[in-house]
Amino acid sequence: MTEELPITSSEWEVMRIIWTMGQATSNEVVHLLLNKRAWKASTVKTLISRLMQKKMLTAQKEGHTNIYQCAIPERVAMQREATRLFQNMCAMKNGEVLTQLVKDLQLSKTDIEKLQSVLVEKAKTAPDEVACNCIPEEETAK
Amino acid sequence: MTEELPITSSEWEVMRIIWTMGQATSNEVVHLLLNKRAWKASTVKTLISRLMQKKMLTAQKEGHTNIYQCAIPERVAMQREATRLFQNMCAMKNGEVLTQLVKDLQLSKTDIEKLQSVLVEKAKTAPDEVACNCIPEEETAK
DNA sequence: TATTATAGACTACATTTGTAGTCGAAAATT
DNA sequence: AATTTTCGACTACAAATGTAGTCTATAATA
Repeated sequence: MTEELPITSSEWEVMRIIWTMGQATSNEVVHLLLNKRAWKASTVKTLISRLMQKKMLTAQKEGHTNIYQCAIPERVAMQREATRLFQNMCAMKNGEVLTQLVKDLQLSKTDIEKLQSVLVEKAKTAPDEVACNCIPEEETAK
Repeated sequence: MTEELPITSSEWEVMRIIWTMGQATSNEVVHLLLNKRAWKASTVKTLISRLMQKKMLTAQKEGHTNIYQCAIPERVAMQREATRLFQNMCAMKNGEVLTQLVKDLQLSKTDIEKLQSVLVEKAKTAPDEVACNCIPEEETAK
């Protein structure tokens, strides 16, 4: 089923550069990743091709050079992968993990305010406990 | 480099069952996943073997049947994967993603209170903005 | 214009992942 | 004890991923 593959670690590196630059040539990406990951040029080019196949990048020819652009916004991709991960995990424990992330990650004052206001809203209807959803229901018992 | 492989989607399914049950036989896991994912018995067995190789599961023989147990706590694994994901992504935007997750995921009253108290602490030293870390430094300019 | 440097396309190959079949030994049944 | 069931181990195989080499047609330069 080739439908909505996750973004891999290596691919994030490439995407992040192009998201930040708005657009970039393979050469620019290659050079920027030289230091950080010591990848050979061909490695980066392969990653770019695969991202094209995955429809994460689009290209427009400028002479004989491609100018690459991201096909979806960074925030959307990030949200998609984060949601995917949390869906893999226990609903009951997600809150604790989230809390630890909030503790560990760098957050700006604005981020914190946003979080606080979301939490105030959320508190109004929050349940006492979130059920664990790790054991699938045995429907049609025997 | 066989060192700290991520847990895959399919593997989460197996692990979650065993974490929740404390221990389980392959047969139990097989049956529980029959409904949820319609996997063949051999598929589940393969997943279990791979998790053994990855040192995520340990087994003790009970007669000729294995009793599997998780080698690391669920919370640790969850935290590890969540941290891994956020490290792949833009530090500047992580806060927004986290905020959206807090909005979307089910959270208990306790989770929310914990989050709130973490945020109060965090607010004391929060920066106005978190720098984007997507473009690697070009050290040794030219 | 001849020469060289490039960029993109294509090929390569080991490992991981998704998904599953087979087989031999031990266990449960008859 | 003979037969059947059940496990775990091993094999299978396509797709995805990490990492990189080669070839060819332009583009830049001498």
